[in-house]
Amino acid sequence: MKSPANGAAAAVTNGEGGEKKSINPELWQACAGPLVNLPAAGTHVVYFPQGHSEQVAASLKKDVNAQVPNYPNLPSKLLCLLHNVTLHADPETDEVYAQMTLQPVSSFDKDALLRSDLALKSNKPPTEFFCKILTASDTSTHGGFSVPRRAAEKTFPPLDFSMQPPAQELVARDLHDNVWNFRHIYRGQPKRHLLTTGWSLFVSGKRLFAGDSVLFMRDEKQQLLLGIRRASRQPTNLSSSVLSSDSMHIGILAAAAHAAANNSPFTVFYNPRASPSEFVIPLAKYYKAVYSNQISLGMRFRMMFETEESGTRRYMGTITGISDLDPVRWKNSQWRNLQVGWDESTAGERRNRVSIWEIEPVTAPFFICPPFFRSKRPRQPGMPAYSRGPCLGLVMISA
Amino acid sequence: MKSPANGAAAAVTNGEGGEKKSINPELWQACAGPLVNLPAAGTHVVYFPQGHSEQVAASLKKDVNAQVPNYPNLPSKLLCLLHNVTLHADPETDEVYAQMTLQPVSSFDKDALLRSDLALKSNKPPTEFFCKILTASDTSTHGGFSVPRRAAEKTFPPLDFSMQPPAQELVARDLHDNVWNFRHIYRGQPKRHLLTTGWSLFVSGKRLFAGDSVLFMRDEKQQLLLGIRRASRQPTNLSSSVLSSDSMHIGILAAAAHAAANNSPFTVFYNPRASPSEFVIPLAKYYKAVYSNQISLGMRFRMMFETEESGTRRYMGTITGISDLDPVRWKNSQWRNLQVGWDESTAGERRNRVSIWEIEPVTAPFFICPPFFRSKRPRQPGMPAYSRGPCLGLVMISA
DNA sequence: TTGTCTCCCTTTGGGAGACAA
DNA sequence: TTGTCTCCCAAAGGGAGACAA
Repeated sequence: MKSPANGAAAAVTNGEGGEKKSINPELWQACAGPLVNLPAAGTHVVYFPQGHSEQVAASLKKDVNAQVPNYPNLPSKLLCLLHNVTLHADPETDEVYAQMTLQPVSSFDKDALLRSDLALKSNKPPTEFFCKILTASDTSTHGGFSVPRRAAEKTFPPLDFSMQPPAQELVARDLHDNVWNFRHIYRGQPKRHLLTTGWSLFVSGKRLFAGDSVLFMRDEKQQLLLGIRRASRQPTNLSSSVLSSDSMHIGILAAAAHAAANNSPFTVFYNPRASPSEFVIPLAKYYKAVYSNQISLGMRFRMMFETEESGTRRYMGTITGISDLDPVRWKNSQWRNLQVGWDESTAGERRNRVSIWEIEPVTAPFFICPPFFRSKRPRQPGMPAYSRGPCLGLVMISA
Repeated sequence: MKSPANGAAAAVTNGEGGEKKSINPELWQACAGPLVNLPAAGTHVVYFPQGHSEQVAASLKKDVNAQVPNYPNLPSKLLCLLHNVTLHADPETDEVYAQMTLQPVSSFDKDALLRSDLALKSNKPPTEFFCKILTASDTSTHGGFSVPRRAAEKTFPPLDFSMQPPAQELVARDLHDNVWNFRHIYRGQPKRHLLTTGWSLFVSGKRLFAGDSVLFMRDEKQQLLLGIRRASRQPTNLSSSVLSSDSMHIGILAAAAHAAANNSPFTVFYNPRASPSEFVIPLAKYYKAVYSNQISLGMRFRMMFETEESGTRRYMGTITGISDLDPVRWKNSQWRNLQVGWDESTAGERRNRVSIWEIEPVTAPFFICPPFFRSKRPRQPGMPAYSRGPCLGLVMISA
């Protein structure tokens, strides 16, 4: 679990929304979940239009139409310089997302790879927080929020237990810097921590239901922050009335193709909780995965998943096939080209296709300093930008 | 004021949203407003990507970025066959919109023009309805809705005045076919029509506020229908977290350009209450305007506007200039290329640019059967599709 | 004719401990 | 340790005529 604090140093939501307030990066990260790992501004990334398109399809609950044209000049991945990352939250739903400005570049050097690698390694440990899935009682109109004991003791300011009953007013800020006041009281038989006055306003204001999660943390000034995470709900059908989904998919491809043709910047939104996979990958992460991992059928691997209450755990799996996810549109793409099976058949909703940078092979444990930093392949003159290098599909030039 | 009943005969919302219910076309029209006039499916239209882009900009409250590339092969207007029109309403906000499937065609014949003209003339008179702007009392938590006397007598089933007080249960359906129940009672001193029980559920369910409008009508089976129209509210900032506005604008242009290049169908959404102007114009309306109206500086004209409470009135104006709205992107476009001044300076929020088909010149009153049906200009061989004809910019071939 | 106010009484729902999982 | 229930009482709000614009 990584903090975006360095990845999005200028984490101010002055993007399209024109918001004024800055988003707290630790709170954003906590809401986004432990698997989300934003690349750092100023580093190189690999952008997968196919994954981007997939996210939009997931957001709209609508598959890509066969009508959407191919962009034959748009490769399945673009090496880009990530100029800018800003953190946002939907003002209506509090859904977190990031806006990234990418500029296609035709090659990278050793220094770019080192910087990307350094950025990955220099991520701060995540800020501590507690996250509770709301119960029916928490969201009912009768009474407040039952605070897990350890959470209250760890995260809330200590109560004055000489009072009878011990109680205090809490002030917490959400992602939009809105202030929420709660009465925190320690009472009942047996004793427990509760949030009473102010809680129901919060629940109705955020339209929370049992199954959604609320999370509290303290920032460096010891101020309380709170965020929400909605239970992944059934087809909300976001079907936009602004643009047809075809036009959206065309827009993604055309914007990327235009940027690639002109080496001009373009903007994407990454929506961690809508999409099955990240589609903007730090260069070092991509490079290591492609270079280090000798993929073969039957290979065993581990992969991280998010648990309830914002934890992580690894599941074991086996590679059962290597093939194009979309052999028509995206031939020879590395986007989720590995077919996999999972050891535990429980909860069979794990994905049956993954990308190589998502997994940790268990057969190759000693790649602490893999040999890829020695690779110096000069850019071949006359080679068109984005043509595939022999192994990587990306052109590295010596510094 | 025209009804979309013939324009959208198959007015079923089975579009992207995947809704099942059919939208009542009369109710949709009443919600859309008296100026909205959908072209009929199966007829020819002129599509203006510039106007489409403008609507998206208005929806997003975001101007087109200079980064958006030009599509040099995309003309400022496309002659299209309108395959399909379906009516929709946003499930969250009840905002009405229409989905149209357009297919670029390279020319039209006399018959197409006649069919378009016939469809314009064969529109049914609009269904009667009443529309009231909600007062503070109507939307307060204390008490119900005060029904204007004439409206209640015209639209609601008659009360049994032998009851004391006279009262009945009303059942009304909204655009989504949801049922709303109201107690309709005639009481108070002096006597008046009121909706009591059920009203506040409707107000909170639709999130209505003073200034929004509610409208009631009866369908051909005498069933009550009700719709809403929201007051044009301040910057709602719909800034999507799915696609950057640049990508959206590129998507519009790329989709239209792709369709034009392949003569393949594409889909647009028309959002009558978001956009300042219609961007899909019935061929006959366009043709008549361009042929009949000799535009000159200083020319006087009238133009229809919508009043409060869903009426119409004409304002007089003068043409003060003829110039490109966007001389860089859309050179020689007819989209809002007329600069105008208005006789009444009151409420100066009238637009200072209009398109020729929006106005009625007052200097040429006798164009009942204009001479354009005699024009038979054979399509010139070797002329690329969409090239501008000498006068019209559209190629007509003899039947 | 109809918008707002105020009064009256029902309904809703915060806030407490009891109790059980 | 914490989720649900029920009880109690305060606050919210629907439904009526009064009154005035």
